[in-house]
Amino acid sequence: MGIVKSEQDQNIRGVGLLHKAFQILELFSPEQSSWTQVEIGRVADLPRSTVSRLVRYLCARGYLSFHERTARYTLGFSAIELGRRAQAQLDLATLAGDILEELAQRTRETVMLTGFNRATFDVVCLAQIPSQHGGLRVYETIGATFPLYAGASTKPVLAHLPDKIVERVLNAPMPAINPAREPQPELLRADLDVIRQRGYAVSFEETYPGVAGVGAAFLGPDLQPLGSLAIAAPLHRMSEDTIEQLGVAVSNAARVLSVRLGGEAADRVGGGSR
Amino acid sequence: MGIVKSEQDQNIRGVGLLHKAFQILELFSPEQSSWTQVEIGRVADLPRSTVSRLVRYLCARGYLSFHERTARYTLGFSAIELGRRAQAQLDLATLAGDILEELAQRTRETVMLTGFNRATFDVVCLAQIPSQHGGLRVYETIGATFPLYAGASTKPVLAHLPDKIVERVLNAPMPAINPAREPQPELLRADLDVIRQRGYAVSFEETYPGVAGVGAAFLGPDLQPLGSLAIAAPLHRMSEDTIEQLGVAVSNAARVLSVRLGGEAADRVGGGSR
DNA sequence: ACCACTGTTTCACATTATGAGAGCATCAAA
DNA sequence: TTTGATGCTCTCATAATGTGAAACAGTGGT
Repeated sequence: MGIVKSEQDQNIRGVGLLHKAFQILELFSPEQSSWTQVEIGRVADLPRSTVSRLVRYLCARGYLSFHERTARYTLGFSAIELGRRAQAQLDLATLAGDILEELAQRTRETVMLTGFNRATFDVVCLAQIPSQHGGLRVYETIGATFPLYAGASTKPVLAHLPDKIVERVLNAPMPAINPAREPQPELLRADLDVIRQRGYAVSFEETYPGVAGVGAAFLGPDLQPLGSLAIAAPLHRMSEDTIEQLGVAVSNAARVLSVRLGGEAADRVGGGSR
Repeated sequence: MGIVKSEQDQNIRGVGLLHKAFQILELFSPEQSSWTQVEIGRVADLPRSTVSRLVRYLCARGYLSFHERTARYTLGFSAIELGRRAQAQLDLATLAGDILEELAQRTRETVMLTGFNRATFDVVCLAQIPSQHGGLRVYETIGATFPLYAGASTKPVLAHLPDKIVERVLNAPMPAINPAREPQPELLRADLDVIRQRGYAVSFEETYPGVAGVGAAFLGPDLQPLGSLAIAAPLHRMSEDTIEQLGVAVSNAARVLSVRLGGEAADRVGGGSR
């Protein structure tokens, strides 16, 4: 569900079938989580017999699952298993573990680690430590995705991507995540400059009503953004002062992580590296 | 990573390429989480050029990810995303939510919901509520898998599968999960009878050292096992009495869930339905 | 300079996937 | 019962699609 058409839709040849299969798997979204073969065929523009073959195979392997009662398909257990294996072998999560924990302890708010998915052009929640506060606390599921143009965890990533990509994102349609906050391309462009200078991003209710956040990107040795660290909390706990404190904290933490990932080059982070 | 060769390795034709792709994705296990193309080709018995094409495509879509530093591939972010989507659309988890919570509240131990993956022939952890106890508590990740022959969450599922499948599982190699507890086919066979009569399974350290558990299967309208509910706790909190209490609690909960899933037929559960 | 290790590209070939269409269930309404 | 929806599967002539040996191209170690 990338916003920008996955790079240039890579012309790797000799994988037509594969492409169809993943096209099908990626239809199963929160918006529509169950499909019939015919529906799939219609939307993916594939003949029924082809869909039948693919779907049957995916079922046999457990990536899809068929429900007799409703005569519809959903994602299957094997997809969950695959996700778990992917999570488990993330060196990123283990590399960042202590940084995340220290951040959580110091700030007592929900902190999270995200990764930038270059294939889909969105940002994935990889790890999270929920707030220690009673009452309201922000919570996000591992594997949840956010588009690049909204939220404290994604804007810093966007800010460190090359200009032409930024433009592509800004010119693509940007559906609001929190319906009350329509993204504004011009404001966002200005915001990105601020983020690059200050080293962290601030979001007010861009993703969820009543939630504010700060976030900073961490970069690889080539200075490309790999993901972000972010802190989220209910609005009422986010005074201007707190935000600045938290902002400095995340951006420092992100810098530490960059260094840990990248070696030498990464200390050039704060500045407008683009 | 099923134990029994996935049913009869379904002869669905016209999906050769797909098969190769998933064969590759499923190489990435906890045991070996990073691979080179050549290694993949060797193990999966595929020519280098084919592997190259497939791997490149999987990378482009984010299901694999290439690490420059090490020149190796791991599972990518898109796999995590897929898993999350699969989790989110599980009607099972929402259907069982309140049952699980009530069980957790009453027992104050870790309770979990698992699903039986008919494709891989293992049991997947779908949801979990950790114990309220301080000190030692059992924890399991969502998406974790267990083989059918060991553990309180899997044995009850096996117990409700048709005899010929049970035999196939018992005759296949059964690597120990907890190295200290070699599975014994004869003991297990006897255990399955007990489980069918009593309605719940008991496990002592079959999966983790120091952990005991009880579990019961829930069935669909066709009386096929769909998964299980289980309770796990440190050994020292598991006296004989407690085990019986917990066992009755899970098996009741499982029966409620069966009814909720299946309608009328499901009240025939406790007895030896095979 | 060499070897061992990565991954990529090519291109003649036939295996492999294609997809329209017929077929077969099941369900609901007529 | 018939008709007309829905759902999924199968067949088979066709050629497009994927194949894979081999040559090429980087990189790092000795």
